[in-house]
Amino acid sequence: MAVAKALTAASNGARRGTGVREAAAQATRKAILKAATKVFAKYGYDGGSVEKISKAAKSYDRMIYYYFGSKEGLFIAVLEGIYREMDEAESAIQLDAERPVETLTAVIRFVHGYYRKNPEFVTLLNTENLHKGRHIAKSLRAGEYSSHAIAVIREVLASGIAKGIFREDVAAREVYLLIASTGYFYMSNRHTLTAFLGEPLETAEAVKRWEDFAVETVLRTVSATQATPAFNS
Amino acid sequence: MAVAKALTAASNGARRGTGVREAAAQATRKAILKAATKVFAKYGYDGGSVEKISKAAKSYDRMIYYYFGSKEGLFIAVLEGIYREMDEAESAIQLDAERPVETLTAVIRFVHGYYRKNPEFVTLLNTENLHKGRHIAKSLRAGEYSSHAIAVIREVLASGIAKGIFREDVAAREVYLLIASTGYFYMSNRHTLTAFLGEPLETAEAVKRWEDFAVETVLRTVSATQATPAFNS
Amino acid sequence: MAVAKALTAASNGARRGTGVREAAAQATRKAILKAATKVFAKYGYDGGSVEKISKAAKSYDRMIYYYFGSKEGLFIAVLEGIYREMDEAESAIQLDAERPVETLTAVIRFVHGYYRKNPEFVTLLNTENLHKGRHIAKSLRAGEYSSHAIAVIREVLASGIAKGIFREDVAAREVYLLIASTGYFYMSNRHTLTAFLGEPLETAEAVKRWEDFAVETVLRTVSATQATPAFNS
Amino acid sequence: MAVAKALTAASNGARRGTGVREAAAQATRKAILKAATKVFAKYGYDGGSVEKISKAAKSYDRMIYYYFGSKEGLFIAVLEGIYREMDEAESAIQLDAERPVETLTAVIRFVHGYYRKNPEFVTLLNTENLHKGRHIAKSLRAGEYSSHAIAVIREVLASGIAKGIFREDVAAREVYLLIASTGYFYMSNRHTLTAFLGEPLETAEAVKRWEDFAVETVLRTVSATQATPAFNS
DNA sequence: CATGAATGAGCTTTCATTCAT
DNA sequence: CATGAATGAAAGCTCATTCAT
Repeated sequence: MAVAKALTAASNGARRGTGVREAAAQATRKAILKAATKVFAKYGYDGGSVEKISKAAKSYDRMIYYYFGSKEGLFIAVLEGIYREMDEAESAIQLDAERPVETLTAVIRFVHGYYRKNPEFVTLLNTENLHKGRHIAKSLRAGEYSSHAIAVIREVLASGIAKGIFREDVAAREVYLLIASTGYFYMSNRHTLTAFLGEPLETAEAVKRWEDFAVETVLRTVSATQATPAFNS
Repeated sequence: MAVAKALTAASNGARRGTGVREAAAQATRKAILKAATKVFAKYGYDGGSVEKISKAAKSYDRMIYYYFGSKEGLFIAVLEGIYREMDEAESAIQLDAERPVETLTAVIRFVHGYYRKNPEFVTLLNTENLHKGRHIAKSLRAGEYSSHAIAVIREVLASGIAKGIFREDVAAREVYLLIASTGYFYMSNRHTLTAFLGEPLETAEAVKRWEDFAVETVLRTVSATQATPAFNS
Repeated sequence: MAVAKALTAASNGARRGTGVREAAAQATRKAILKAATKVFAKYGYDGGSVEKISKAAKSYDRMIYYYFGSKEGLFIAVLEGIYREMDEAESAIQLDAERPVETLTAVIRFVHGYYRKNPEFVTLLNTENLHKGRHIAKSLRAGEYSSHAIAVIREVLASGIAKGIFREDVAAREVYLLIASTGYFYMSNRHTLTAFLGEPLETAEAVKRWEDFAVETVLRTVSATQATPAFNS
Repeated sequence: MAVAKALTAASNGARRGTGVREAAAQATRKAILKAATKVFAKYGYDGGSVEKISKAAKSYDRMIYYYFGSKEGLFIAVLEGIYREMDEAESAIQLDAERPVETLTAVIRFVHGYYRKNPEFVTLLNTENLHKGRHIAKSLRAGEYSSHAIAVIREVLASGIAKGIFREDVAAREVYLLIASTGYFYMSNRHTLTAFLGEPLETAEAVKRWEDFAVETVLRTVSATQATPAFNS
């Protein structure tokens, strides 16, 4: 209930928006959203208190309820925000069907780079998964996002198959998940991995080595020029 | 309840008096640790309240401080526990140097299976990473764990190279990370992925497809019989 | 700022709401401060619980943190309050340089009377000394208080010396400490002294006897007409 | 009830006392009493927790209840202990009736010195006065202590009067209180006084100046060779 | 629209004390 | 006698949320 109201209020605000007062109001809303993104990313949902957020936004607790209805509503708005931003960023990926290997490589590097440059995205998704995705399920906009990256992969695979350099029996979904896995896990788990492996993962060198390895892995997997060694299931 | 059970067990085995009390005490400690593992996995560190834990353990808040000093101390003990369990589980992996492909496949299936059967492990590591690994850094036992899996991979790679079926230029570390990435990410992010992809990931079929894909990917990556397609960095 | 707002509201005829709310807020703050003074004086710092205070103030625990940040902050505010009150009370002491004996006597009777009428002052200072003065050290206002009493003593001594009735070699600081000692100790330790001496100290007669003795002692000490008996150090 | 039991247990322990086990038990009791004296002096009654004491005594909470019945019983034992120690120390004061000035001076220096060397005594009495002397009132031994100092003062005054050097109209009780006031207050309130006066009280020089001033003051007050200046009550 | 006071439940932690061997 | 596990109340403090202008 509170969530629905908040969403309505938010979209109303976004639609009207011309007056000076309106602009100030939108600035407040944005400041809260930005602060909330940071705070939730740093402390998680439970650890990120309403007070921390309102203070970081240089606003007041009350404003969070005014604009987002509840803490939950604010968190949903944050999730929507990071998904929308990723969506926008992905739409910058250029598809060159004539050069499938290069384009696929570019997709891999983009995804890895995106996670690396947006650690908040990673942390927030982890937090949302801790809560079994129940916030994003409540979002009215959740369905709006369709990964541009998967679409590009699909086309690149088709193009590569047509050229005889890619296998026919690999789904874009699997390739996307492989790319996301390698990029996401490395970022998400870097702290425990550092402790566990006993060596740093965040040096420029280590990062490059891993990204190159991921590119290699994906390309080998989609390549047509080799049969997979037999294995028993 | 737990105490009564422990008492029964103790009087059946050892007859001495001290053993009984000791056993009861250990039972309490264990019950708290077990409850904490569940609660922290379900609600995260901040969301997992001391009261929830003590109630789940059918004990008292005070006992948590008696045995673990603080909430943080308890969380550290939980992390140590899940690491130790994984360590023990991994030591069951059988190495057959004569059949590197099969052994590597077994490792992949083991790791994927472990994450699948121990979702708490995944959630707890995510929680710890949210906190930048500061709890495991405080653990005195953190250094004790050495992945049996990595050791097996290292030997398998060497054996495969000797046989001429594996590449020489792949490190065990990278292969381990690739296996862990694919297994971990799929579990960790299943809720947001389900919402995002619009299709379930937890059906037996979907799980099998992904695991097979991971096996294929790893084997292709370490295989000697194919050159990686050229790519530009 | 708050004061200015309140004044504006008042001059507008107190019809508007802000002044009322502001006043109510100040009333809450004052009620807490007053209750805290009583409770801390009665139970000490550790014994004076936040709940006791908030209940006595007919407010809520939360409000203490809202207005004073912490229990310690509240205690500091209490100390500042009692010091300020003493400061104000002392400024009522009239200096008559022409009659140094009478003025000094008045100072002594004032100080003794102040301790007697404000047992909370005594208890709170004892509590603060138990904590090695670490709260008052944190106060930003601690330096603001300058004893009017010492200033009066200083002038009275000078005047008495000029008249040839007081000694030249006695410092105002020592005289002040002597006055404070006799007044403070009698109040502060009355309970253990009663048990120890086996006779009551709080009867009007006993109080008068002690105060007269103190006056006599101080006057004899500053008097010029007698040499101190020789003593060996 | 608990208090009475504890006292009984304690005196029983003290009476029997020969066996090895007995000696060990007495050592435990003493260690607890000593630790409690320190802890209560440092943190007050409420701030001094049973756990802090048992840890400082390298014993267990349970032992405190065994030997002293309750926290209150232990505090009473502590008070009895410091009174007894003071009693013992005072009995070392030598009375020389032939030299009343010197003896009185010695008493003053002793009392001031005792407070200075036993700050715990001062703090504990303050704590007990905060509680309105209700613990010492419960003590069965409270009546046993009779100040040797007052007795000495009484005799010294008589002797001085006989010699014509001391006034006839001064009671030993008042002189004792004057001595105690000056010594006690200076120690008890040194922390707030330091903050208030803006100068240190604990340097050797400051201490000596104050003690000399106290000696002078007492001697002038008891001296026969001067009439007190007239004052109005 | 913005502001800040108010509210009561809940948090982690510590308390004095007792039970059981 | 000593040990240490158990207990429940209460401590200081923070929480998300609402009220009142």
